Amino acid sequence: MVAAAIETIAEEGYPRASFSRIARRAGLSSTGLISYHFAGKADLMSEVTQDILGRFAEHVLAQSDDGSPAGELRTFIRANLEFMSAHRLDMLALARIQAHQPIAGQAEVDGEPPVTVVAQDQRRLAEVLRRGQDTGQFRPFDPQVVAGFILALRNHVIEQSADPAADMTAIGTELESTVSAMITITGER
Amino acid sequence: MVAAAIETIAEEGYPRASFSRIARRAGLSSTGLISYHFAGKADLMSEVTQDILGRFAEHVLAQSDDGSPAGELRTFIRANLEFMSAHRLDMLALARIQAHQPIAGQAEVDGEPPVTVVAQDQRRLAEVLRRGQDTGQFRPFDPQVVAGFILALRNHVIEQSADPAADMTAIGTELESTVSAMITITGER
Amino acid sequence: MVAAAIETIAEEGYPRASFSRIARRAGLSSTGLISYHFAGKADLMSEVTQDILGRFAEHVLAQSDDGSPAGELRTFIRANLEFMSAHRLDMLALARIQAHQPIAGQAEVDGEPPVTVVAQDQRRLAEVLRRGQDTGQFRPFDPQVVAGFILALRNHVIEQSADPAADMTAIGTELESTVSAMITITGER
Amino acid sequence: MVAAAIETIAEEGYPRASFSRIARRAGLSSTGLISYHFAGKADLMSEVTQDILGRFAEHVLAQSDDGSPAGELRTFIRANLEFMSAHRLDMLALARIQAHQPIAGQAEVDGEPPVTVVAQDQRRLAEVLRRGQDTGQFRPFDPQVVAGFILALRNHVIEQSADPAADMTAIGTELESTVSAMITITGER
DNA sequence: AATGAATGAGTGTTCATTCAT
DNA sequence: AATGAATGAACACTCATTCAT
Repeated sequence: MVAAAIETIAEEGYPRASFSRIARRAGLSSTGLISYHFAGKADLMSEVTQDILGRFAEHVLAQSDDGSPAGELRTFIRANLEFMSAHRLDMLALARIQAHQPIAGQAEVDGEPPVTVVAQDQRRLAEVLRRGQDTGQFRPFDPQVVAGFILALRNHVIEQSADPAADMTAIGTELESTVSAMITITGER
Repeated sequence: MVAAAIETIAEEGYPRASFSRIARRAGLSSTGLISYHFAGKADLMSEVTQDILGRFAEHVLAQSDDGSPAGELRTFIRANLEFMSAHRLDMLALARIQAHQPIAGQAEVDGEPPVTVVAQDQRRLAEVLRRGQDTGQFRPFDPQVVAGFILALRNHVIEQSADPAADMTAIGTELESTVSAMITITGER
Repeated sequence: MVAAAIETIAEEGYPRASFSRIARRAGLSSTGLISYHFAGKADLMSEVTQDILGRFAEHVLAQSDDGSPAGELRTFIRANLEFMSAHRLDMLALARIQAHQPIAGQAEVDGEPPVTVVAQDQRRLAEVLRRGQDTGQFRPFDPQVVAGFILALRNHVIEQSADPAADMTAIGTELESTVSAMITITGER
Repeated sequence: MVAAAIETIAEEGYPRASFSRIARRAGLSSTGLISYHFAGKADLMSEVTQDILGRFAEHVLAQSDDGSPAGELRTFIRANLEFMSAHRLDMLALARIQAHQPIAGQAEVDGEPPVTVVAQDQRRLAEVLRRGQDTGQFRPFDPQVVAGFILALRNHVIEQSADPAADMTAIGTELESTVSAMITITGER
């Protein structure tokens, strides 16, 4: 059911991912079961997010890295790219769910805000960047802001992967070198 | 009416920008009038896009630039940032309309695809980048891909501007230096 | 304006003959004028009916006939067929308006019922048929009922004329001989 | 639901047979369920047509007929009349659906045209007529055209049955003798 | 676990009509 | 006479959700 939701979002787009379309793809003949298992659409999306994120975390944890900020960053990017190529639909669905999350603080009165993966990622990434600045490897910049930039680029690359014609290895390589150029100290400037 | 649409998209998000919500914001008592003036939702969005783009183009044309690729790029970024701070809602609406444009080749049977501003922007930007590489100012990279990256960053910054708490001048400054670092030749690496 | 209504009904069908479509065809840029000149849609249709009927009556009156019931009937059929071929759109529009008239006694509380041309025609035709029976030329039948039949056939022929591929002269000839066979005394039976 | 549609069409007319009115008559509180069960309005109408036609076919098959063209024709007319008196609303609805089917080639882009029962009926009837001519029982005429005439008369009779004041047995009898007179060889002329 | 009927709110769109200009 | 903005009701249709089975 979660899998069907992922497929639907990735292949038909978030706005078209209605319960009926998801049910049809899941081989169900009624949307009733989805409503029975999940508290609502937001809950289903949250579950989908958790599911993808869980598998993503596993993959990232399996990566070795030399512990240096530059290494960690490279590992992060590479893990993203690898997972992306292995689980294109998952990443695409994830990115789209995030992109369509209702604007913060709006229509959210009823309790906990939706899972914002980006915020977590961004905090962790910013921490790595800050360490890289402390060791003098990285040029001076606002770690929070640049972390946001890097994630924006990653999401852009994910979105590109929706187009089957896109040369993902080329784009991936470019992402690596671009991020590297973005943060390392340049000769001139 | 176009103005009401912009406000609605910027403040409530694209998916919530239904004709009824736009009509309410425009002081109309019925959605009928919107359908009367515009051929459909796509047409309204196209009109909104043209409206914002027209004013944006005016602003950009008023910018001076020294003709060098680096100068043109800086001008492009600055014009974006300036217009963004002066017309936050417009830029936000514009970015969201583009982001929610249906995926190419999907449900597009009816003929001409929707106005994709991004594609145009990207082509022009790529051209500037290529010229910068020819003159040896920019490091080697795929101009098309990196142009996409730069626009993704710009859109990310626009999206940030939806949050009233965001320090836009800081983010803007960071955008300029980051883009500069992304493309210029670095000493090491 | 009446002319535009006729064209619209004949070429696009009654259900599509909205004020806006009629206005467009009339070269008007607003439906307002139609509502200004006519008390409502029913009134416009009534006016259209009267217009066509007036011209139709003129044409029929110009026909000579020998005064015998059979002659009058033949004249009626011929006049219909001639007018039909000369004013295809008019006849088509007329038939369609009649066909789409709301069912008698329904939603008509507000006063006079719509002009039912058929009822008038039928009464006059029945009278001719009765006279033919009195003179022994026609076989015995219920004049009212058979008058209805003849008009139904005429309307069917009109409706056929909407199809440009239909061979109207053949159908017209067939109509004449069929009606003749319907009412005259047969040898056997 | 199909039954409610039939009632609505028969009692209020085709143009007034909107989903809401049908739903109201079916005891539903929303039109949603109709859209849930049928792919669209055309589908509902097609379903209604099939439903009535199925029951009609049953009735006709139960009729005995001597195999001669004249016998087949008489059987066809009688079966129509009988079924009509037993299922007045059904026949009325059926006739109206057919009458309001959009004109061929108009707004039909989407592929298969709507179920045109009339066309089938007409072809079968024309075949019977042609056989009658071959055996010398029927007078010479264009079978296709006259088949159209006979169906027009039948539909006219059906339409008459909408008026509760109409004397259907009288009209039915008249229909039989009229059709008989229409096609059989007359002494004079 | 799974179905399918049912609901009510909401979507964009069309329509006849009104009215100030 | 003619326009164009504005209205409110109606239209077919989609959606998430509920509920009895």
